[in-house]
Amino acid sequence: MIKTVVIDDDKLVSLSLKTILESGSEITVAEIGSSGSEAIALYEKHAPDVMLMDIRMNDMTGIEAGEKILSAHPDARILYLTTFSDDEYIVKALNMGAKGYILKQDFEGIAPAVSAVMRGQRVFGDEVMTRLPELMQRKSAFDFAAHDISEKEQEIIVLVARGLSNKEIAAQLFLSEGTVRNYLSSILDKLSLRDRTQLAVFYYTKCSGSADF
Amino acid sequence: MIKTVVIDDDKLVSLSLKTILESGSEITVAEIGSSGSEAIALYEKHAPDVMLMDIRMNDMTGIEAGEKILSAHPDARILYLTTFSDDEYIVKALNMGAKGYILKQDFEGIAPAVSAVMRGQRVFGDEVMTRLPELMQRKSAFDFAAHDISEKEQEIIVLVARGLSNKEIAAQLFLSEGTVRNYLSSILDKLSLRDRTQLAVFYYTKCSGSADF
DNA sequence: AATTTTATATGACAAATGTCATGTATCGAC
DNA sequence: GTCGATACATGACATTTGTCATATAAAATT
Repeated sequence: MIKTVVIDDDKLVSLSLKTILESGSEITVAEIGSSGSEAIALYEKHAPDVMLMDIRMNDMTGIEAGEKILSAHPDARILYLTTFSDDEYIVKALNMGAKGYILKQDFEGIAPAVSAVMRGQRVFGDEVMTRLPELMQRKSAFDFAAHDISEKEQEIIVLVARGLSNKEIAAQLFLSEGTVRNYLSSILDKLSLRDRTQLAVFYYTKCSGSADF
Repeated sequence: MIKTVVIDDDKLVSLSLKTILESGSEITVAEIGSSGSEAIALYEKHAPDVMLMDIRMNDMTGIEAGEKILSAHPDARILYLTTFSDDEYIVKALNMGAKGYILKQDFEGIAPAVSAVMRGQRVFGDEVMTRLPELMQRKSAFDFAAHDISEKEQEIIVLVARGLSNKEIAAQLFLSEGTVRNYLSSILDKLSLRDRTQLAVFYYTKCSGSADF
């Protein structure tokens, strides 16, 4: 028997979920809650095998609640439910160590998902998974401001990361080649890099995705 | 009732799988096969709801077989089994549209995985999923062979893409700096690039991921 | 054994790169 | 109006880079 706790803002949803989950003989819903803080409390109270939780709720996002639970119980199995792929959260949930992320519309799929999660698998809705590659790309945007990188410097970074030479960059931005060099020099200094190649590497590994390209 | 076909090189494995899957009352194994070509034939013959397939087999990789099946039946549900995370294949399988990728050691997890897949979810073993973020970065591997890029040249590409100077690369590979330059020169020529920075850009956008890093 | 390939190395050279000190014009603050 | 900041530019310099022609020894072919 798999013991679960269901958390959803909308009572109607959580009750339907309870019904669905308990319609088989494998799953029980120990209790249902409707907020992030309740999620934490109920996890402590029941120590469920699997916790099903809505991603977006009033007081706290499901992510935050999940983080708290996981920091106290690293082996907690949290399965997120979402109405319609809330893109932003998918990657976070994944990195956080959530065991799954599925659409709640998908009634039939939920019970099997719970039991797969119980057995150590991770489960993702088809649509969710499909978007994943693209979401994954977007790395954590690098905080240029924190490093005193000006607008113009950022433009230059982007062009360097496109493989342009100083001369080409100069032409593109209507600057003299010398000026471009000066900018570049200051960029390298600020980021503690040695040359344009390292800057390109930096761009593709640490930052990326903020602006164009 | 979920109809499945199981494909595994090792008869022992496929028979055990059959037993496990059929121990519940939800899944039947219509037939078992042991090669990529058989996979295709058996898919045609039974049109199973879910096909469980080993990743590495004699005649053909599970990936190839899967590709063929999916091109003929885009909605086929293929669930890959792997002995121990064969990293290289994970991303391919995912992009290809496989419904899951789980460890076969994980007996208990397999049946729930099959039923979750049947319901439209995608299922991944915990270990598999954990590696995913890092594997994802690595774009579709570039075909070095097609461009006459030698082993040594590839090593150099990787180091350039790490931001090392010629001198550093030379030290790393126990070559003279001049030799490194020569290699690099020939690489640039073969790939029609102009300088090391463009090579790094190339590495992060077009190829990447074949070797280390 | 003779020959070709392969892997490595050199040296010479031009171009690109990065650094630095300095110069000039504009613009806003005081 | 002066002062200081900002944005752009220069020139000089050392280094690094990329290209090319050539060399050598070992390994593979013949």
